[in-house]
Amino acid sequence: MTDTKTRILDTALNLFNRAGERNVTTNHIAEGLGISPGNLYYHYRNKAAIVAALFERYQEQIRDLLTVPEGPLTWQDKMRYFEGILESMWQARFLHRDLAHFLHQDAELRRRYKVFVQDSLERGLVIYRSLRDSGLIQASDEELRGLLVNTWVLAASWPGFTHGLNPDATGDEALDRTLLRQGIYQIICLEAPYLRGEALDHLDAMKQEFRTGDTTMDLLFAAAEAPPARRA
Amino acid sequence: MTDTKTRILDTALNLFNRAGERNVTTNHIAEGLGISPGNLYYHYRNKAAIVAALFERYQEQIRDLLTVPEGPLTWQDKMRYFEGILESMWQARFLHRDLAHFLHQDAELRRRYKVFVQDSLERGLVIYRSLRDSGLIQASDEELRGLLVNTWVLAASWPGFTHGLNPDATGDEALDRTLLRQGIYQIICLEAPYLRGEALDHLDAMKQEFRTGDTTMDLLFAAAEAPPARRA
DNA sequence: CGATTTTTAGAGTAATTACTCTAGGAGTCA
DNA sequence: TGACTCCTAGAGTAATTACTCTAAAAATCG
Repeated sequence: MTDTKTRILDTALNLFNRAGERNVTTNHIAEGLGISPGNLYYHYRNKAAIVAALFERYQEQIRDLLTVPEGPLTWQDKMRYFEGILESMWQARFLHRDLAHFLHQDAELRRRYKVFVQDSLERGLVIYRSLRDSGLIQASDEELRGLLVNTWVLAASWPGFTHGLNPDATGDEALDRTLLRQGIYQIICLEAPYLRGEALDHLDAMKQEFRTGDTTMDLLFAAAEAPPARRA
Repeated sequence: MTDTKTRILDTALNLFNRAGERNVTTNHIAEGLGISPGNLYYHYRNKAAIVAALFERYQEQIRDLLTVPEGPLTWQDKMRYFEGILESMWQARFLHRDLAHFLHQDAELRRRYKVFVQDSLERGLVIYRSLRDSGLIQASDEELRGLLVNTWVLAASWPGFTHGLNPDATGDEALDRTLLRQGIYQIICLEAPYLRGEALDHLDAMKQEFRTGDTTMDLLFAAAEAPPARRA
């Protein structure tokens, strides 16, 4: 069995994602993994420390994922990396959900987060530039920056957005994956106009791979008109 | 003097935006406009009712702004409308900040919000289609939908994103406007690849109008390299 | 085994906060 | 003026909840 310290984090993460940090008491967490509240406070000085630890964990994951190996990269490869990133963001969705509050409360967290975002955007820029060097993307530096910021905001907000629209099915693993994939699709839409060469050849295939039409888009675009939908 | 009921809403909105709903007690609100807590509860049954009223107000604003007059529309006109929308979203930024929590707590709110988003996206689609009919945009219906969802998520998340990075200057009106304008710029970036004809002619001018380079982008892209920056 | 350190339990506390309740002022209309 | 309704005050309460404290079990080590 893993040590209590990480088990606390795992349980807390689960509960936080499910119900929102605000609605999860330290007693809930303790109860959730069958230990006493006192025990919990032995391992973490307070609730904020738990959040901070989860935050740290999350940042490390993203940092690793944005460290792409040397050498030329296909656009599809890059999208797989992005899938991992969105996956991480999804796993830590409670963080982005209540991010404003955490940042508001803790100046140190704020400082670290700012550095984190800056660092992530820089790493992203490196990746995009390498794609451009390979002729897979055509865009000015300025366009790349705009694109990058939009990608980041979208990726970070997507979990909260979809979960807000569909919070009934909490814990539905299958639906979760669908919404996640639709997030990738939205990012593909962001990049699509800038793709060139081989990347363009694979665009349709990638779109197809990640579009989850019926489930998500119909959730957004009501009954009015679905893409190539049967209409009774 | 306006009536107490709306004064409560105004004060609450201000405090919520400043400190986050979670950190603002009903006593704070009452104190904020110099009335007693009891009085506040005479006008609103509970705190959630205040939030709900603000929510309603916000939705009405957006709905109105997305009701664009008949007849052909220039792209610049449309962007002015978007400016209004982002402005409204900015004014109600606490809502998007804590949206997940509100939706989690209140099933009725959830239902209404879903309808609201769907309705907004449909109205947006109408606008984009009319731009396409005027030859100002070139995109398939599918592309328009992707674009629209991205625009929505970006617009809704932008206030929270920027405020998270820069919460020190709460209430700095000038900075607020700058960040808001940068949000418009990001939306322009989203649409840019699809613009045609006259819209394309005005793209650079519009970009220039809304880009706030030094203030925001440098906040994101650290010192590494700024667009046309002096480098010591 | 004995000693020491790490980990656990769980009852208890202090502080916060959403909300209630009663009583009284202020406007309005006869 | 009197009656009636609308609005306001502000002290008080009940419940929640993050966190503390003491003491004992469990592991570690000589």
